[in-house]
Amino acid sequence: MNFTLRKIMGQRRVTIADVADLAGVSYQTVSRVINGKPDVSAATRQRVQEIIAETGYRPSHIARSLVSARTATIGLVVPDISNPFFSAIARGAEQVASANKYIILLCNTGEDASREIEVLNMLHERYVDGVIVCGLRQKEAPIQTALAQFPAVVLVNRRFEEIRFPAVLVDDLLGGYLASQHLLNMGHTAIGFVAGPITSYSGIKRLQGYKQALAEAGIESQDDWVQHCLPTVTDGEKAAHLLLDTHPKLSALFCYNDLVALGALNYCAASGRRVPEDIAITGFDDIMLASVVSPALTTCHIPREKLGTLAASMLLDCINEVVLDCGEVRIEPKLIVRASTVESQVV
Amino acid sequence: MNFTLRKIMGQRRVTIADVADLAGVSYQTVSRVINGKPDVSAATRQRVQEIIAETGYRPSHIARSLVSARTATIGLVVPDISNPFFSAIARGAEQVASANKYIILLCNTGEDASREIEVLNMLHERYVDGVIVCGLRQKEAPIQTALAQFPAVVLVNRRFEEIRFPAVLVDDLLGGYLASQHLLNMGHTAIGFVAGPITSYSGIKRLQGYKQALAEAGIESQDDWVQHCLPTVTDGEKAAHLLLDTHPKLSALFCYNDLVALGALNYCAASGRRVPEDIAITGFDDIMLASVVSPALTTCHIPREKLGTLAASMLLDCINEVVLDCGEVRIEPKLIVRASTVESQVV
DNA sequence: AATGATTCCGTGAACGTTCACGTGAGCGTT
DNA sequence: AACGCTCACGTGAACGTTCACGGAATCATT
Repeated sequence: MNFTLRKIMGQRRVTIADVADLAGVSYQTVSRVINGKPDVSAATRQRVQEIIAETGYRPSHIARSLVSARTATIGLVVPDISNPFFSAIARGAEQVASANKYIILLCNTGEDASREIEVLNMLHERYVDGVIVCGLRQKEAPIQTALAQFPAVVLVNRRFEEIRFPAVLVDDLLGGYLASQHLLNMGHTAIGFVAGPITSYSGIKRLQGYKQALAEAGIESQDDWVQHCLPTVTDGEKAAHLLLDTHPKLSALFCYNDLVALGALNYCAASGRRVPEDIAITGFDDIMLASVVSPALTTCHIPREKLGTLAASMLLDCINEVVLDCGEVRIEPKLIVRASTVESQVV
Repeated sequence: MNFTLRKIMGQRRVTIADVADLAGVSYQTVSRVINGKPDVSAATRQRVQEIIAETGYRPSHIARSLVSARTATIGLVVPDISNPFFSAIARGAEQVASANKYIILLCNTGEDASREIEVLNMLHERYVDGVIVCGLRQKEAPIQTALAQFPAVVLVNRRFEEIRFPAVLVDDLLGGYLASQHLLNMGHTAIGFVAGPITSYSGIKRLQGYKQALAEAGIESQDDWVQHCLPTVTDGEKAAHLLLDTHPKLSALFCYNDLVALGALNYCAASGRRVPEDIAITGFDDIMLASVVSPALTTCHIPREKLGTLAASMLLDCINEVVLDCGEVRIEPKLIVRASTVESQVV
């Protein structure tokens, strides 16, 4: 490492011009070497490569992005990355992304609808090539224009009636229907719904499925059998408390997701109710917790990681215009019956 | 929206020059408006702002980064984002980052040590202002130079003996000691250790704690009481199987983390062993699952989200040179005793 | 009336790349 | 000997910003 080299390093970052100077060639030649292009003699190529190795030079992705207008970056917007549902999606998406030399910008909205537009604007400023947006809470109008800015968009677990974005959807209506029907089959007639966030698209669809199942069984569903809450354990516990206090006759609870269901289980334990003898409980998503809690949760299985890989590969298809219209993929949830709804169920 | 405007939009992205043209000013004036700088008349300022609103113009973060040599981006490297331990860290880090107008690039190494250098180089090319690296698996030498490239680094759950990087550490030795001591106190003398990845720093430290506790109790620890595995449920199950098959006399298993412990529980259930009567089991981390599984897991509690917020704020301090040396923060794990080690324990 | 200060705005260069050219040396062909 | 071709390499411009200037008005001051 000669003096010139030492002088360059440690101060600023090594640039293509530094490498060019050290190698005694123009920056264009270095560029050709980096990108494996022709029109460089073997001797020069090798010398440049040596200098690159010596200096630890790495081309600036920033500068490249500026000229190519592509960042090889995709934005991932989730309500809560620590929720196992979304972290599994993130893992799936990351895997597909990195396999295609893309990288993921992670945005957590913290279940705060107003942050959604905020982070989308941030991502737009950063010229991401596309975004995967999970479980949007925000109402229609403003978010749509925010989404329309992007070269490519894939929604997960949300769709709009008017504008169709490519989306990976769970058939939540079916899921809600299956879960409710199962409770009805078990002989329950007064079934509460611990719904998730009131703005959750999934929640609305599951509510529809729930109502449909009840209607088919000739049961008039009551609006105050439905209690909204944040999709967390503690909030689920509170919601179950509220619901069972005001409606002691409820003999079953259909819960928005497994975390909420766990909250409900906790409240039942605390209030001396036996599950499933006194109260039957179902969840949604089938996160690992569901099979492990006692009693094990009846729930709807969702292939979470697959949602992520699907969303990412659809997004990449859109970005690279492999297909012009990615459309919507709908995934069927599968009811998993466990001990929380069936007495002496052998799992 | 006039013709010129319509012509500009829809083709390329709106740039500062477009706004300048439409407003009949120079790009510098627009720049002043964007950045809220003086030397712009009220009238001009307003007109520019109107054009910005009309066109939906957003400044290019790429171009800004190129001139400022700052990206307001930090890299987060984790072995597995779907592992609740790391997703909680991610949430904490994201929260601090976004509160400071930083954004996170997520990299999942999939427990693959060779990918660590790869993703670090990617992050370096992208000029991140700093990196948070969790649970490094790679051995010393090559990774250190990869890390040294960055303006700022914070390690989580790993440290090097020779080069000191700022780090957020769990006192794993203490944790391993506490867990093992607890098992000894319960009367166990033959205690296996279902260790995590052989290259895990945490695993090595917990092993030391385990050995120390055994030594103090006058028990000679045997190397083949230790079985390495990936930190997943399925691998934990396999490891427990192997360990209990070859050493039937083991009456307790100290597990690398709660996921592995769950695997061990599963194997015990499958092989007809009662927990804790036949085998006592402890985990590590205290993820939600631990308190919920049956029997509930004795484990070491780690404030996971706090690890993330701590790491991120340390990193930002380094980046902004608030402090010159962030040093190391060591967090004490807390033993949580539950039913998996104590008969008829009331939780 | 000339000077200075202030207000407002524009120009040139730079950040680190890539792309589209241009050019000189060497060689073979007629 | 003049021509064209290939090879190897360099130059200028562009990407979209910000920074450091410079300069033309306007107004008050001496």
